[in-house]
Amino acid sequence: MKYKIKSRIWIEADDNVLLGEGRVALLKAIEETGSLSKAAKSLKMSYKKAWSLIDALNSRAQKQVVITSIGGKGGGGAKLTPYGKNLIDAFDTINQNCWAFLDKEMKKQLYHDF
Amino acid sequence: MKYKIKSRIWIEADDNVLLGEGRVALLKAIEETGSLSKAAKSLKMSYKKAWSLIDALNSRAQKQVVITSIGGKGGGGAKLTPYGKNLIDAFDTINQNCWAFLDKEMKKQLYHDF
DNA sequence: TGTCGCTATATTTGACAATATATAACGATA
DNA sequence: TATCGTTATATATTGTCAAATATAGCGACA
Repeated sequence: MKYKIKSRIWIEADDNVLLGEGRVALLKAIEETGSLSKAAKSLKMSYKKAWSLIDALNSRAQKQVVITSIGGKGGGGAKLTPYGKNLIDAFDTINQNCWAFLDKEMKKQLYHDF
Repeated sequence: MKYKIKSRIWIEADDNVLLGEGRVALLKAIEETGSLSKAAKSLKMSYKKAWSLIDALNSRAQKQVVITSIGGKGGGGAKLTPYGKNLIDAFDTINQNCWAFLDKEMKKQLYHDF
């Protein structure tokens, strides 16, 4: 029997979720596609949900994370601010450190308890 | 603006959840009340859900975690095995270490990114 | 052997979240 | 000014999961 430890981290601002794994994945997809609707499609997420997530993120973060534009050539688009890119990196770093930490913690306990 | 980092950890066996925060809370309540139905009530959880959680836990863990008895004086009851108590302690330890670790990680990033 | 409070299990009901659908607005470009 | 693909927003529908409800079974004990 193989036991695995898993985790999920997120960051809250005023008891509201600011950033979690789902939003980070969405931000990455926006970075790749340059569009909110394409990013949503690539994650098999409804456009509405993607829009809501980004809207909440933009309004709660201390700086704008995603810049959207309506109309014009190509109909519009969405792209990350430099601050947004930093957010992704910071989150990923913490998340990976956390995984590594938990694996170590698990090994400490493994032979006694699980 | 105050940012907080939160986390949730759980342990899987064969891609099924074995133990998470909810089940640990339930185990603690069973330890206190000596009864599955009372434990469920104290957590405002339906009996059915509590029973399902414990059933899954017992069948997937390598040793029995909760011992139930039907009928007899008082109608029956439920109590933890020593192994079950170890499980709670191990989980709590890892969980608290994880919180402390994440707080430290967050402080590392805080002034740059969040 | 009847009572009691609990475990064990199935079935129905209901709430809420996720999804789908529809439509308006937008601005560069031709 | 007509077209285009996108953002932005409201509404309707669907699906899923939790909760409520119902009922059977159990064993010590009086």
